[in-house]
Amino acid sequence: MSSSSSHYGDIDTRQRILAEAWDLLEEKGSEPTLAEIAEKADVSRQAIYLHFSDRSGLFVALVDYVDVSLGSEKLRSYVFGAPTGVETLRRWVETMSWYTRKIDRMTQVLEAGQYNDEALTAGWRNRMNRRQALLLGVTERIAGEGRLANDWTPAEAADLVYTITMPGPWRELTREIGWTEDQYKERIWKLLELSMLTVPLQGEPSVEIV
Amino acid sequence: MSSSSSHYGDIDTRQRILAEAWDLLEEKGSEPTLAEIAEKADVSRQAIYLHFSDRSGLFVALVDYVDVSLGSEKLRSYVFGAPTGVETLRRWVETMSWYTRKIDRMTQVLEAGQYNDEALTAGWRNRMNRRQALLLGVTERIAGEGRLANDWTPAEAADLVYTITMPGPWRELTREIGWTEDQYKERIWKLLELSMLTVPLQGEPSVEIV
DNA sequence: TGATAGATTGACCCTATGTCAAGTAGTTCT
DNA sequence: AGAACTACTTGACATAGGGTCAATCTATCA
Repeated sequence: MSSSSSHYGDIDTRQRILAEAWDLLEEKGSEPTLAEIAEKADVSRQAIYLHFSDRSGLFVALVDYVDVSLGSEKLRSYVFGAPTGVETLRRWVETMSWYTRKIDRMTQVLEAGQYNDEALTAGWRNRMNRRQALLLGVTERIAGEGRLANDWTPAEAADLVYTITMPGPWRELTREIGWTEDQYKERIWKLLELSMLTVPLQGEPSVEIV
Repeated sequence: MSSSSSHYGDIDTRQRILAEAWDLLEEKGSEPTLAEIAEKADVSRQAIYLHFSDRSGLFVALVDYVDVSLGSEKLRSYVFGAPTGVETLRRWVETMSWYTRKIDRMTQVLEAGQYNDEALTAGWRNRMNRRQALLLGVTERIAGEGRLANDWTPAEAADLVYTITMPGPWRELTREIGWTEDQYKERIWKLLELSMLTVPLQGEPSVEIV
């Protein structure tokens, strides 16, 4: 071990722990232990407790870290910068497909931990609630454009879109059943289109892939 | 229980362990330990190992136990005894809604454990694969009746129905978002109907969805 | 020079799973 | 009756991992 021949002042230890934790999570088949994370981040196990309250705290922090790392802000502006509500929805499905893959393993840990861990549950739910709120905005916009099938209220539609595009279904369809990412995007979009959207009014061109 | 309060010869210990394990799982907020299960079943902790290979083995066995307890055989014949494929699908949604609630907590444990436990994964996947196969039969039947929208192959439709009616989405919609069980049934059915089924030939002229 | 913040080291406790060996109590076989 | 067998108990032990504590080290800053 280098045993701190040079110090790590330039890279914040906390960040390094998070980075390596994520790395381990993505590469390993199972949940990494604190000892493993510490070793990979080249710190002592105890150092983790200097930066996070406990194991859950680390994983909760990981959620935000990953969001930033993956540039979720940019993704968000791509999705919500769409010219129409319908196109926003399409981009949502498209983007979720990619994003969910990137964070799949982390997601599994958080979902699994939910059962016995309050802090983890809170962190996860917080994230998901934001997502849900965003989607309500989308379906309301679609409704405003007169494109929401009148079988649904915006809230109902948002709930369904939210649920269907969650990590669970994504994992099932792609990882277990074997759909490709493209198939996932196409078919989920088709499902939503057929069930929730009306045919555009005359003059308005149908939404085509840009 | 027929008499004999002295010893437990009449009730199979294995069954009792499973019964109490399920009971604990449903009533407790968190995953019960082996010690808790043993105590509630009135056996020593070690006795569990006489009946199950290990912790995972117990939970895998629990899946079958619960199926039998809930009369899943009867449910199955209700669902698949439907006169048409479309009605089979409707009954599927209806039944899953009820059944999933009954086994919700157990499901959570199995899903959570999947991440680090092979045996648990195998047990769960085995169960889910059977479900998937059943659904393929249903969508094929629907296709045979000419009621499957030609946007979908029976396999694609089955995959989607399977995924949407899995425990994850059910839990999200009812437990977290707050849909009632009836709302769940209605709306999921509506979603599937609008996206996958054609209007029956006999009677009204079909409204083409372009 | 000394104070301080960030880490380290190593010992320790706790919980829970899993394993082992020896013992006990009913049942059945002969 | 006695032997053998089955099901279970008791208690000890090993191991893993999370979480805590106290003492120490070291770079940097004033």
